[in-house]
Amino acid sequence: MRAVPPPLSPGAAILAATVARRFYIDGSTKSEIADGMGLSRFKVARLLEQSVREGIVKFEIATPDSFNSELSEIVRKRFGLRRVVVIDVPDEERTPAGIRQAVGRGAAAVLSDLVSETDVLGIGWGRTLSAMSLELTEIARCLVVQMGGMVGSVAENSLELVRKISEVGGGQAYPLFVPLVVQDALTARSLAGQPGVAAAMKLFDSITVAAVAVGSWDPPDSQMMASLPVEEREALVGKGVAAEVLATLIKHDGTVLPDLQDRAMATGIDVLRGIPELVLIAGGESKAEAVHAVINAGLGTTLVTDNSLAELLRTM
Amino acid sequence: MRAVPPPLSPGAAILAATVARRFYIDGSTKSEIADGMGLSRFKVARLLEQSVREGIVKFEIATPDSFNSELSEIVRKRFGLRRVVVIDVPDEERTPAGIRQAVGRGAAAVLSDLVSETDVLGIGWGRTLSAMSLELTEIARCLVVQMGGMVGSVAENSLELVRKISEVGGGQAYPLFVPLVVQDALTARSLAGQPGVAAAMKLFDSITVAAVAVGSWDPPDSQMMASLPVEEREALVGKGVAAEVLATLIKHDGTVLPDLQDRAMATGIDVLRGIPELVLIAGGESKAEAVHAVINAGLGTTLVTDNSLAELLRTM
DNA sequence: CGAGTGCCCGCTCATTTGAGCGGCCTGTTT
DNA sequence: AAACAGGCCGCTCAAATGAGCGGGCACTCG
Repeated sequence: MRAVPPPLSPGAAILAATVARRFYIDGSTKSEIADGMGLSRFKVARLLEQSVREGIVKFEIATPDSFNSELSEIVRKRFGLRRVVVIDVPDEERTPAGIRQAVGRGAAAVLSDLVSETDVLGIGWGRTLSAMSLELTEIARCLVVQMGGMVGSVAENSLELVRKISEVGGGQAYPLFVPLVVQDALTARSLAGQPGVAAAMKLFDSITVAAVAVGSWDPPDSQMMASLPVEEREALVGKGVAAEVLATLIKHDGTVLPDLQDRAMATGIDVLRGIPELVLIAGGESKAEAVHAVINAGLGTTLVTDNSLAELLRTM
Repeated sequence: MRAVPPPLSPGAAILAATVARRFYIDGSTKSEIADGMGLSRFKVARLLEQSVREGIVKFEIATPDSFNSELSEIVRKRFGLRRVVVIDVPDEERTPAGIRQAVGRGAAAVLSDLVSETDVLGIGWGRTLSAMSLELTEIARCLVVQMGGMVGSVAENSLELVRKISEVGGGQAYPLFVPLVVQDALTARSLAGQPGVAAAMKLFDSITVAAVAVGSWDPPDSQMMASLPVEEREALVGKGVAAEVLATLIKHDGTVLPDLQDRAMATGIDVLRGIPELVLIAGGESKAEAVHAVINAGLGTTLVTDNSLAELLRTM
């Protein structure tokens, strides 16, 4: 990729520039240009190809805010996702909280124009999602369903999140007043039978758009992991857990660990896989491995992240 | 035309930027993008239109040297010409000689890639054409025909021009060893019968590409005008002559004055009109009126000029 | 509440464009 | 001089695209 490939004769360059201007700036069709200039339309097409190739025309995409469209597209292609939004976080803001805020803002933007009134919006939990909810200023008046029980601090758990988001849009909220992980399968089934809980869980299969965070187990960067009993946590780490999405645990190679499944009050792997638009939200280098694992598990149609994570991901 | 039209929602802007990147930079088709992103191809098309309209994508045409593609296109459209090449001349070079050199270089570039071996190249005369011949480094090996007899200084008359140009390309030259304007029609006819002269003039109808300068009579900027007897010159000026192309005189309104026709050893108006590619070459503010008149007369398919003349012309 | 209005969407159909092919011309090698 | 390679051109045919249309939907005003 040289900066100035072949010099190109001055006359040819003038011709190419003229054609390029007429096509890209004036919006004439190639046939029009061809007729007007006494060339064949094939010649015009070849001149345009050449202009692009030789850098006579340059396309400049004014990326709003800190959206990094180039890196986004690289990562998108690399993993075949439907959409990737990489937010550039300047070095001076590169703290865990700063990253969460930036990614949260990006996620809010994506979500607010992804969701329409007929959607059923599923919401996970996590600090980045909390940041998102603070940045969310508008969202369609749709059903908002909590996809997993409570974990983490009071201000940041799913319940609060669902409340905030449904408040912004004015749609109905379906909260889950239960813990994310309970003691045993029996308790789980029993809780699932409760009226309010059942109402939310019945909607799981109808979720059309979901926003979930990705938690990392290795390196540890997950509130859910931190809330499990030490011995259980260690046992799971021993099995090679890399990431979590809601209560679904995923190993480095992308396989799903069934361990918590029966005891989790959350959308399981099958439900997640069936969601038409699953937005993964995670930023920071520490979560790169986790995101990689989740994508390898075939989860996620859209990824919202920051440039540090994206840079790691692109080469994975 | 505001710089930043409507703010556009952040999510929509991200979407638009993503689509624009994929289309313009990656070269995907709209259908591919639509499929990949779960949109209709119409939606993608509208996003792209919007991106262009709102300035999310910008096209930058790297115009070689001092070619002003924007002004060129404006003038081209204004007069419906096939091609216009405006050369930007920086203020510090804006002397008559500086303009001639710049325009000459532009004309050389245009000509050398306009002309192919099968063409018959007609050459007028004038100081700008002389400048062109000095800048000409390559041209197809084609027949080079002198379109008008001699006038002006020895170094700059048609004869010398034709010699130089045919020398560069190696094609055969058809010079005209006669004055441009003779005393009377009888002399003209007699000269036209001479072997060498007849050979060149027989080719007039075969000329496929011609490069001619435009001379101005009002204000006076023409070597041919200067070479006529004072009383004749004044009589013609009195008739409203504005411009000359070879020995064809044209009034401000674009009508052709037949006065010199019978006595001129040069391509007449009918021949000029029949030339498939007639390149008009002229620079400098003083020639703006003249060029305007010539174009109004329906002469010229291509114009090579400088920015000062073009700026005047665009509003005429 | 209902008609009117503006907007967004995706359809159809005609036009524009791209991919690939073979012909022709040029310059070079045998 | 013949044969060949490479490059450029414009063709055909299929795919991509644009123009314009009407349906549906939200919002507004009577």
